[in-house]
Amino acid sequence: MAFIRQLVQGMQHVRNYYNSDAQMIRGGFHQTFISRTYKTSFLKPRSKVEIKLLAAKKHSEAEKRRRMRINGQYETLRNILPNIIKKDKASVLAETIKQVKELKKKVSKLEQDSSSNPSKDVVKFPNGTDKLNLERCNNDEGIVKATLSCEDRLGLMSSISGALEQVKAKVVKAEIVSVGGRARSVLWVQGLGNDGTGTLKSKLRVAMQKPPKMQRFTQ
Amino acid sequence: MAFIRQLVQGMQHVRNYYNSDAQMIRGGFHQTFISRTYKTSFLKPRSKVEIKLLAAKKHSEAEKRRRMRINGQYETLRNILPNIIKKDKASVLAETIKQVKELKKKVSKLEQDSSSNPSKDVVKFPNGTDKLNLERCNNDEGIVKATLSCEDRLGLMSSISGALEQVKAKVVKAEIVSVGGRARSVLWVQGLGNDGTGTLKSKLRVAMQKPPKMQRFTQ
DNA sequence: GTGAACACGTGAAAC
DNA sequence: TGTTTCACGTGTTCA
Repeated sequence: MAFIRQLVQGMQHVRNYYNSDAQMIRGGFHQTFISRTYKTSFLKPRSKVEIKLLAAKKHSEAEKRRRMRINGQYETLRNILPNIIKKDKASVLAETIKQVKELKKKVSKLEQDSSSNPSKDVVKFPNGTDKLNLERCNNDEGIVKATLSCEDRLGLMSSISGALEQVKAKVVKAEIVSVGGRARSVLWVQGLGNDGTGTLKSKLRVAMQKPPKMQRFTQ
Repeated sequence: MAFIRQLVQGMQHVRNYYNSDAQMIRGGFHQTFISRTYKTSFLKPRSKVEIKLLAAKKHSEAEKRRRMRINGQYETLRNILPNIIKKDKASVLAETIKQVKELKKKVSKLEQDSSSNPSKDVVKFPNGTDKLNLERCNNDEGIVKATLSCEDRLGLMSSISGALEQVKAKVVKAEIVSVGGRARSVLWVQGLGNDGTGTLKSKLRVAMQKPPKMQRFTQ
């Protein structure tokens, strides 16, 4: 009966549990058996039982290595993750999942922030071609972002604010950078009507191209 | 011998392995045994063997639940993480560790970016107290970031640019926001000497507090 | 026929 | 007390 065979192996195995190599295992068997195989091969196991035992030992050792590998990774997870209260495997995994999700959300949020980050816009185009672009902010309804780059000159800002005044728009925020004679501005404009966008755009285009001249400055 | 007892239990257990409740297990025993306990209690197990078997069953089932719980979390990890090639437990854990580290690094990097992000600075303090702060940029050597918030007024920007002119500094970038009569500006200033920072600071303080008056604007 | 990976049941320890 | 968690050795399957 197969089951009995397993039991015998199991008992042998238990008896030799703490032996750590093939010689020790062999030492656990009857002397008569050993002497039968002694002359043909000194250390190599011969009998089917021996082979099975060695295989079992190898198997359990491999399994132990696998367990240790996995447990080591649990340990590093425990060290990496903050706010670990319970440190059993299931909790570690649960906390890991939670943290990964949070981190992912955080990253996507931060990446979106930095992509909609005005400073990046300003830095983005240091080229010499004139540009004018108006777009509705997707974050804030009613706010229009005007991006313009042109030659920097005396009174440019006055011209621009004049254009804004004409359409009764209010600048709630502005970023201006002037590099190498080129100016780039990003204006967040509030209070434009539905048709105000087109009007502002044309007025801004004029302001950008207005020839330089001395002006009375009234902010 | 304790070992034999376990074996018997083990065989019983194996025989009843696929039964799913106490009644089925009881059905696996001799009829004589059942009739002995039949009158006193209909369904509750009586003998020590039965109790042990039930305990073993409960134990193995609990262990199975635990395994399933953990494996479910492995599965969610496999779904959450991108770029999973090998999906065995060790690889999943390894990949998880890697991803967590990467995400952490990414987050700290992005958070640093956004903390040195001028827009955030501008938005950060909408309060009514005057402030003036100069600090060296840790990204760009030689660039000083001047952050100032004060009452908005006619000619404020002229005063500030006048102060900058006096120390022969150049503004490479500026962010200005005016809300509710308060102005907040962040200026990135280049070309300051070692002692220029202090000088600029005092000049800026004067410019901020200068009483409003009409001025000739020369940008 | 090896090695790797997994699920399983079980003894032991923690609480 | 019983419940929970872990390590272990084993059987099995897959490449």
